[in-house]
Amino acid sequence: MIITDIEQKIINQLSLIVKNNFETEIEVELEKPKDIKNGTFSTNTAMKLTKQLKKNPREIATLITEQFECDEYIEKVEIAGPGFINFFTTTKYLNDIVATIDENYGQHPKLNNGKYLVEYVSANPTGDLHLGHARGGAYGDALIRIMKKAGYDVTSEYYINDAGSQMNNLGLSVQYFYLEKFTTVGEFPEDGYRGQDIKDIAAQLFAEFGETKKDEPVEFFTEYGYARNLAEIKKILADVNITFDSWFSERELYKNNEVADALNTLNASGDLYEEDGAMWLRTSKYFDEKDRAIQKSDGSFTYLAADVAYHLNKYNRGFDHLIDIWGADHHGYVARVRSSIQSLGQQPEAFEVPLIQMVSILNNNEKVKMSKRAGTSVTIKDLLKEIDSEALRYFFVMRSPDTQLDFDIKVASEQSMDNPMYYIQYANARISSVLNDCVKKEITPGAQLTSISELETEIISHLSIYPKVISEAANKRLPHIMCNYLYDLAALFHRYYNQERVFTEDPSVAQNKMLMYTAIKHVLVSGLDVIGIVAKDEM
RNA sequence: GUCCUGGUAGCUCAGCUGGAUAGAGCAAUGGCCUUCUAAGCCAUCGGUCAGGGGUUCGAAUCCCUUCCAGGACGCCA
Repeated sequence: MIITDIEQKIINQLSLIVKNNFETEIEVELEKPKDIKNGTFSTNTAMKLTKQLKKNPREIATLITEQFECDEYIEKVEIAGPGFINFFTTTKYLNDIVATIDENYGQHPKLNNGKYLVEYVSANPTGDLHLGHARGGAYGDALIRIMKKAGYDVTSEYYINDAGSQMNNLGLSVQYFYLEKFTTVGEFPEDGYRGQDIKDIAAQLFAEFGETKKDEPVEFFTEYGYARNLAEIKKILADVNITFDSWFSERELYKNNEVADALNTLNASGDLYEEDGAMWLRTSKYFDEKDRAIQKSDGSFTYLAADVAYHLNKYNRGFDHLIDIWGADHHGYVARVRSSIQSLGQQPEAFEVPLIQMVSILNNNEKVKMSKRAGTSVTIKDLLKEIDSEALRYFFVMRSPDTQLDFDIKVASEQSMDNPMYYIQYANARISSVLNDCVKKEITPGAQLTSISELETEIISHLSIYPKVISEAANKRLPHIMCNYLYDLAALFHRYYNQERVFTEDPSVAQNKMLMYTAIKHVLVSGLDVIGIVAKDEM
């Protein structure tokens, strides 16, 4: 029997009791108490009825419990505290859960709720990825994995902004540093990039071609820098185990005339108008505070125009739900894009934008100003010299995206061993070690648990909510919930490991423990995988 | 000025679609390795959940308000 069925059965029975006795219907909520002493399940139904019935909650609870019929899964029912009704489960229930857990445990069936496209990172190819991108990347990749586990149909995409004026600035910057190597150069370009990554490109160019490219137009340097940056971005993302199903180039939109087509679509909706020689989109009609320019008076398109075309392209590719993961500094942009989606005739609710709050960098307790132009950004590449990529990943996923967090490079590298990821990995390594010993000692797992301690009850109860945690993290778009869950599971295991030995004089103990350890391991491996981390059998 | 996100232990943060005694890590203190990995376990210390008001059986959680911090408000991308 599936866990949720058991819960549904309890809910149904309670609803019926309430209906029969009090001639009213309320939504019965069944939750898992924080403290296992309060049972496996608990309901606040009696308390919710107090006002309506004008009766003491414990009195109502008594009436309900008297009529509640236990079955093979529910052993006893108790009233506690202000009027909670607590349900205690049988050993059969616990055994059934353990038996359910295999390597596919937690994988939900297909939801059939449409196709999702998650777009994230999408950093301009004008330099290396920095710390902010690491957070967005870790969040996005974990979210996609969790959503897939929860049964969503998800595709990931990286949008390459390779068509705007920033590309020209990149070319000018590379050209400047290249020429600087062997000749005198004028002023540094106004909006140029001064980062080490750009200087490296120029150096590489010089090493490859010497002075022979000195008369090349800016475009040559733009393309050279673009190719190198994109390759570097892909490489760094691969280093932190982030891959994309597709890479979408902004240039393609222009090449295929999609920007002009998108404007026509907008025009058909009647939300476009001309003023001061420019073309405007009536975004204020929907979610925005004022209208936005979409085509400049010189005839060129604004960034919004390309973005409208891009989102229209996503819909045309058959995606029903668009999730754009942006940095919090782009929040002002959400309203206009959502408005444009409404103008395009799409559902604005199907456009979600999780905002990732900013990461401030501290070095030894001092704030470091990050600027891509000034070249003072902390790149992921730099960071990986100090911190293991999986620890870095975990560090970012474990925090709610709503928290603006401080990242102290010094503290992070000094204390990287304190990263909770190692704590979880360690639990898995201990399990692997014990299971190996079982094989060596030729112990085979029992058919079922012959005795169950209180701690084991608590662990099994925790294991039982894993599928729900997946759904919750996916539906709320909050992968850090999974980190908290795994940490708690690892903590339970470490306590268990210290408290109850596997190899004792009684061979049945090891047989029981093998069942428990295997079940815990399945969830640890699956849970780590879901946040993009490979579980290791040794540390 | 308008909008977004925060404010919980000395520090970094969970908990927030209202529930039982507000949790963890780090830091501090004291225990636990002749036996399955001490990257671990156990215990102690540490709180006006920013302030005030409201809603109700019940508020860290919801509403109003004040204060503090960060961010956004271009015919840039």
